[in-house]
Amino acid sequence: MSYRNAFAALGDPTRRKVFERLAHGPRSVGEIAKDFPVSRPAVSQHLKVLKDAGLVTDQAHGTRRVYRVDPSGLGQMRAWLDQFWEAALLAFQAEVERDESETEPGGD
Amino acid sequence: MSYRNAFAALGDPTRRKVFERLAHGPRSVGEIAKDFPVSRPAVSQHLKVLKDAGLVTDQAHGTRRVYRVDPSGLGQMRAWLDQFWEAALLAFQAEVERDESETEPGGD
DNA sequence: ACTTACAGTAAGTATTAGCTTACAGTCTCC
DNA sequence: GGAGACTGTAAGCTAATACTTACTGTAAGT
Repeated sequence: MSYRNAFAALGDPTRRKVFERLAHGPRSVGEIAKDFPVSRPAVSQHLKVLKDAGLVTDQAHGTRRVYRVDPSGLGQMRAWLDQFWEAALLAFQAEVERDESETEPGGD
Repeated sequence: MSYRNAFAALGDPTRRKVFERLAHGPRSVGEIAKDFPVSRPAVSQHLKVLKDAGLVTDQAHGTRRVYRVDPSGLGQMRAWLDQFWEAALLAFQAEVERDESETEPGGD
């Protein structure tokens, strides 16, 4: 639904690796499961979490279900990060300036 | 130690709010705890996780311990996101081109 | 030195979450 | 329409985790 679930979704190592695999191209559930040490249902559950977080989309091809990365989910995370990246830099800058005005009250 | 822990750290709602609060300026543990519905030790534990993830740093001022955002942690997350943002766009583009070559094999 | 304030740690608990196996459902091919 | 392939869901178990209270430790003020 938003970046909130996205962070939690990518917090799990296995789930993040599944996502990274999908970032290189769409794949079916079975194909992904073959490359991981967990069972196929586990992969299916991970994909559900990623889907709910807006990070992937699925499309049915016969009985196969192909998953691919949803760029919009990544975009929301980037927006959040940029927002607090700016805030952090501003806070850091303001802090430095405050320190300078304290150590050099009159400019010397 | 890297972006890996950072995603998990920001996955928890309370911990993410603590981080967001710090992004607006450095604060002590007690000051943060006053603004949250959880106990002070809980905030302290959250700050430890954020610190281990490289998202915040701490500095002692007397008995008070002031926490502030560590931009390098955010930077690593941004790098990871940008990397897979590019990969996702490339995969998406390659997919579109493949679709076009299938629907229009001879170029019309 | 004693008291007070501030913060980290330990121990314990309850909820969450990731994993498994078993089952149900859908599409294709014969 | 029956068999096989592919996937989602349910139920259950175990491990992780977020929270609490109690305590330990350190620095400042009197």
